[in-house]
Amino acid sequence: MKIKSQINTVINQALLEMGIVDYDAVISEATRIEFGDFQFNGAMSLAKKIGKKPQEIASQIVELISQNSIIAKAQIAGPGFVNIWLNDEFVSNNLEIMTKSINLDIAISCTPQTIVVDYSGPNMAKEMHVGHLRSTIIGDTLANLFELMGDIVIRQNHIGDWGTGFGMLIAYLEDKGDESHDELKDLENFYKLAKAKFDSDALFADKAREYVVKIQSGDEHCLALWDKFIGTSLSHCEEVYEKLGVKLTKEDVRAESAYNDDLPVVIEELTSKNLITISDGAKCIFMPDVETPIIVQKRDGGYLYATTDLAALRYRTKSLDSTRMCYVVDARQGEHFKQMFWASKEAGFVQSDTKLEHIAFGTMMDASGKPFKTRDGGTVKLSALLDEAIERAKETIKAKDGYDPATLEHLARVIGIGAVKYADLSVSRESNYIFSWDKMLSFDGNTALYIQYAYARIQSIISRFGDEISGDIIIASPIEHRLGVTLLGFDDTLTRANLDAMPHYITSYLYDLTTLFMQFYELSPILKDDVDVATKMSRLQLANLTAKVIKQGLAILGIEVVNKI
RNA sequence: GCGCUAGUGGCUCAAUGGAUAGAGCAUCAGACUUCGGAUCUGAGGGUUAGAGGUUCGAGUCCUCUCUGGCGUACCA
Repeated sequence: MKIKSQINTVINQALLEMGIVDYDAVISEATRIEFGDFQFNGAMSLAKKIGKKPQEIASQIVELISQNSIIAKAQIAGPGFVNIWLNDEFVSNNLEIMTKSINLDIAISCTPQTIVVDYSGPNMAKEMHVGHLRSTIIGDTLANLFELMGDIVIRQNHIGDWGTGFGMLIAYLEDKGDESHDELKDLENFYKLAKAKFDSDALFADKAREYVVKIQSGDEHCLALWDKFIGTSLSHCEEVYEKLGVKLTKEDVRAESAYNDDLPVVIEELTSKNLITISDGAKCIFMPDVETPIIVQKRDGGYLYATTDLAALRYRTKSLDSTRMCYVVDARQGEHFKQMFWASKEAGFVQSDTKLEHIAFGTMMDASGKPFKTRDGGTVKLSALLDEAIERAKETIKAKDGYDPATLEHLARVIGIGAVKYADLSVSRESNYIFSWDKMLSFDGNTALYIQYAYARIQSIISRFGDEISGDIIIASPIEHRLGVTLLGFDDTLTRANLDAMPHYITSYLYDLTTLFMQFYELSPILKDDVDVATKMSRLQLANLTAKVIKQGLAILGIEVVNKI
């Protein structure tokens, strides 16, 4: 349920009665609790438009909306703010609807779009490293979110499986024959060995160069080697996805090489649209006011990643029928996407009203504020990072002991992976963020563990109660009112997160919700003997609904919950 | 050089052009015969890098300055 739009409707109705048309009211959450649940700030801007004093407009609005049954109280404040308190009964009724709904009363889009989410995109020549973390989990979150809200989501893993490096790798693969099986287990090392041979052995280097050409011209032997290599590398990625709990599968892979046949067509179409300029022998697209062009074909006739990206934009429109495309890629490629999106529209590869979004994100830093590296300056393997997270989570919870090994393992995985993901998703994606084990695995503050713990506490209460939860929700105190209104705001939060593609709106919400629940829990005993049945049931309902929202909210982020920590 | 981006308490981060800029960590002070205290309550701590401007109203928009990060044509 979109609670804000319900209130907006009430305000708009009032404005209409005042003779104000073509103005769309937008309320916001009250900035302070003493200002109520929501506030409408539009009276000030309306003042100029219709030539009345803001206070006068505000007081008229207050008078009109006060009569509405969903409003408990409306007040004018300051220069013309309208502060709004919701009726407790309205809140409880809607909470009950939410409780009974199969999907927490989240409004499903009645005009679903087909959204492509392009994320993860590892290079097959190397093992996934920490640099792939953000794209993978932000992208997966957005895909989950869009899906939940009723859109048709097509996940696209645009893996790098084409390029000069592969000649060297498959030549080395062939060289090693049967031994290669073991060496491929450590892809990073395999690359290093191949590179070492390439640098030291001239004959091998020639063969590597020859093999690049051979794969590209469709040589069967080389393609078979290449296939084997890509298959192995991809299965490494799948292990990481599995460990990380993201939903990417083989089905979502559409590799760079899949566009090979389209590349000449792309050049042809660009040419026919007069978008190509030859510069220094290369085919370029110059965007107005941008100094450096996109190069789509090299002097030697070779294509580049920009060509493939354009082919992908074209494919996603023509074959996938997508009208919104989200590219979850490092912020440093901002300029590239700006040009790419412009060119694809100019060329007619995508429709003019297609939403093309570069979901940019910043870099992961270590405690000293430098890009995250190993002690000797190398890249940190993603798989190793996740293993460490699980290990550290185990240490954190071991103190309380009493777990059998299997439970401990499962818990550590849920908590460790959850901590890594939450830490990443809870900061505004566009800024760089400092990676800190201690902070992310803390029970205190805005962490996954704090929220997971609250969830476990609720489950503990529910199981202790041990009976069917039924009866009405009765809002009986200010804290219950705030908790209720916050629960009702779930859908609005998701809508906003969807619109701006901002996962941290969801984490902020969940943290606020959890904090409110903890306060409620302190103030409102549930299972104590002196609590009457109706109150007990109402509070159990609130607790249960809070748990459901937490579980669903975390699920969007790809984070699991457990019943006991 | 040009372009992009950021600068918010000691630290890590929020803030949809709206009221007295909010959280957490850390610090200090409280609350336990615990419905799971791995919790909760409270306090101190800010000229939002600086200077102008737009606006009824600016951390947010515009201009300039300072400082940092990044990108700058045949790699992806």
